[in-house]
Amino acid sequence: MEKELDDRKWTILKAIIKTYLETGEPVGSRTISKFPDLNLSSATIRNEMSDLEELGLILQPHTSSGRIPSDAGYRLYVDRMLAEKDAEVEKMKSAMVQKEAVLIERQDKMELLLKSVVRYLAVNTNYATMITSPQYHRTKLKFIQLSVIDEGQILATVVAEGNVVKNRVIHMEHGLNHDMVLEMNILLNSRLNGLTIEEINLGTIARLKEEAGIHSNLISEVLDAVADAISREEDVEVYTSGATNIFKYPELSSDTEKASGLIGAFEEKHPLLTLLGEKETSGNGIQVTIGRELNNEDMKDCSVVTASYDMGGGIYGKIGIVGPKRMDYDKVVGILKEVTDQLDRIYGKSGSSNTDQIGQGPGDNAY
Amino acid sequence: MEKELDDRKWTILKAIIKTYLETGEPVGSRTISKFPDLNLSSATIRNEMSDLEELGLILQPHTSSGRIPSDAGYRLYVDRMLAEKDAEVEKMKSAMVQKEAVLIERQDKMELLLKSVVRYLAVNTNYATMITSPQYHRTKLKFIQLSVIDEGQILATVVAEGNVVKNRVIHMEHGLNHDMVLEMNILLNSRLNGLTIEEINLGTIARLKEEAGIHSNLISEVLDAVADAISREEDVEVYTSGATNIFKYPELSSDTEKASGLIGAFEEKHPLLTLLGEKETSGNGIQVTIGRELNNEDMKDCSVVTASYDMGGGIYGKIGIVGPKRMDYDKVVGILKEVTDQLDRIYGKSGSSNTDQIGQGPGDNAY
DNA sequence: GTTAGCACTCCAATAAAACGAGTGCTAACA
DNA sequence: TGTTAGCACTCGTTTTATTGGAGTGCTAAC
Repeated sequence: MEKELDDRKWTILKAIIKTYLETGEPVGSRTISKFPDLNLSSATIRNEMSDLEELGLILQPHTSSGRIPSDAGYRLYVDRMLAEKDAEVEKMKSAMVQKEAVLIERQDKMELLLKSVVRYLAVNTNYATMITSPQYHRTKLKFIQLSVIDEGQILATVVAEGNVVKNRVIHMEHGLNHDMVLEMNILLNSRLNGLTIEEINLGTIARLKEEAGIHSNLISEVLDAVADAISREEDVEVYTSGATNIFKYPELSSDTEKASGLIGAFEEKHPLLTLLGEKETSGNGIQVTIGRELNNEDMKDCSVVTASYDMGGGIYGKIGIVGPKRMDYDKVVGILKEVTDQLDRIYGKSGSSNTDQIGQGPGDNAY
Repeated sequence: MEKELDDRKWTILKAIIKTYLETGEPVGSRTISKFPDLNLSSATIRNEMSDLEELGLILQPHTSSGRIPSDAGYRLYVDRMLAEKDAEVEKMKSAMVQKEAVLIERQDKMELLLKSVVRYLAVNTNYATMITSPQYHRTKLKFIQLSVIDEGQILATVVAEGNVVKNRVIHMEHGLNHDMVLEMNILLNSRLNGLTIEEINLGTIARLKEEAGIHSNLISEVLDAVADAISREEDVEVYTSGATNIFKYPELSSDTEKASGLIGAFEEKHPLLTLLGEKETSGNGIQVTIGRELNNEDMKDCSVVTASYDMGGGIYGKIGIVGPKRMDYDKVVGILKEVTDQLDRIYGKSGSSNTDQIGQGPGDNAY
């Protein structure tokens, strides 16, 4: 006969997981029997534990040791917790007061802001954290400015909504004069103005080239460079903080091999992006991925909590927090909610008041 | 009577250090007695070792274990090695052929170049490496371009020698019109053009403000922003790679505490800059700092080799390699020489041919 | 269905023993 | 006087044994 997860089993499972989150040690029946809301002897607990194990929610590291949660156990726990949180939020929404933004005073530069956020998270959670710079696919172009540096080189400055600025030096084969540059300026701005970066695709560029007619060759070069500057994928940066926090959790750091692999993963942009990007945003935008669900041998003992922030105008990015499987999901989800809310509020649609100075990114100063 | 370091002692010291560099284990007299250029019994070696210990060049981790080099021992070894290297280079200079630049094909972006260099070093040395983005104090200004974004905001684009580009959005209290901006453009360019960033100090700015007269208030704001954009210290970036290489050296990683501290140091910009900046460039520009010489408790078991690269036009930066005290100094110095030579040659004065696309840095794309 | 009791398991911590690389010293030798 | 063989001794490392204790599963009684 199939066992099933009744109320009492769920209470016991919660007790086991909560205790394990705190201690990191396998938890035994006696410990649970002392739990306030339960009033059962250790023997009874043992029987229930045996059932929970049969259900695949907990497991024994070795015969006759206490139990630890299995990935499935964590999963259940996290899902129920997230559901609860959502309900809570729903209920509070009406009564919500604009809290003072303690964490983030407006900062002039996106880069600094992101770095400060990621550090804030690392310090307050004691886990390893990361954040991507915003991606701008849906951002609208404000204007393009071409300036002559000298014969043979021109500087293209592209400004988009949110004062996102990109620069690119274009090296020309043929000489050029100011009039031609002026003409191109007008052409570019009249045709591209107001389009989103997504919309300025190869087709648009091709059409522009055709229209250009006479200086076709020359314009072609410029357009290619501008298109390139606008749409570069590799612009995405990932900032990390608190990678060394993993040393605080013996199950991650006692094995040097493992620790090295983990820290190594934090050095590389690509694996981090994979980690953040795999799952699409859904629901309230907070995702928890546990252990082997990550499909990453180095991280099989870790969990990752990801969230998205949305600054409006098509500017959005992702945040990730990496810790041991026994991370304090509750706290992490809470803090992430807080932070993304603040980001959304301060810079986002709702806030509306301001977008100046945003998006200066790694290049308020473009060396 | 004072013992002194005769030829034989030096040979033995070299043998000890070389062996220790390879193995990382204290080396005993018997091992050394088997050395090819030496033809002595272990007993004799023991006597000599005793003398070397008295001279402070080697030491015993505990009674009746083999010897390991002391900081002073390393120092002597490194200094003599560097001297030899210098002589070699001097001798080869005349016969020097322009080697093909295998390592570094011209890359469009400084940031990518630096990242690739620092990774190259990490992979090839197996140590942790870092490199600063260039600093531009002696760089000459090419031009400043102010553009109107909308009423209330203007974009200042500053271009310096080597096509170093910086952007800054300036938020204005008072409205402004195109004519005023045009006027300011002319004023700025006529006065600042050709000056180095060092020369555009507060004095120059103050004088400009005075001359401006009428729109003094408005110009003042713009000038402050431009001055700020030009001279920001915080622009210096540090790229690192291979931090996890330290896990390859048990003396650095066996103690979790220590490993954590070291990796942590690599997460922070500031300590790294301190590490790189403390010593001024001198001689051929390669510096070795050993153990406690670093004045950093976390790094007391490390050595750091630093070098400078000079791309001409006042654009220069630093490279640092961090490893255990028993790092392969010889190899590291060699590789560093190669890399800095290539950087100097490709972009530097001698190369002369080109400086385009340089210095796009973290902000060819200034978000 | 719950609980007390008890034998059993297995990890972790501690202690004891065996090992071995390397030294310092002494005495003999060229 | 410098070099070498020999030997007792030191001290960290590794191996093996011993013990302790937390926790289980099962049985029998309530």
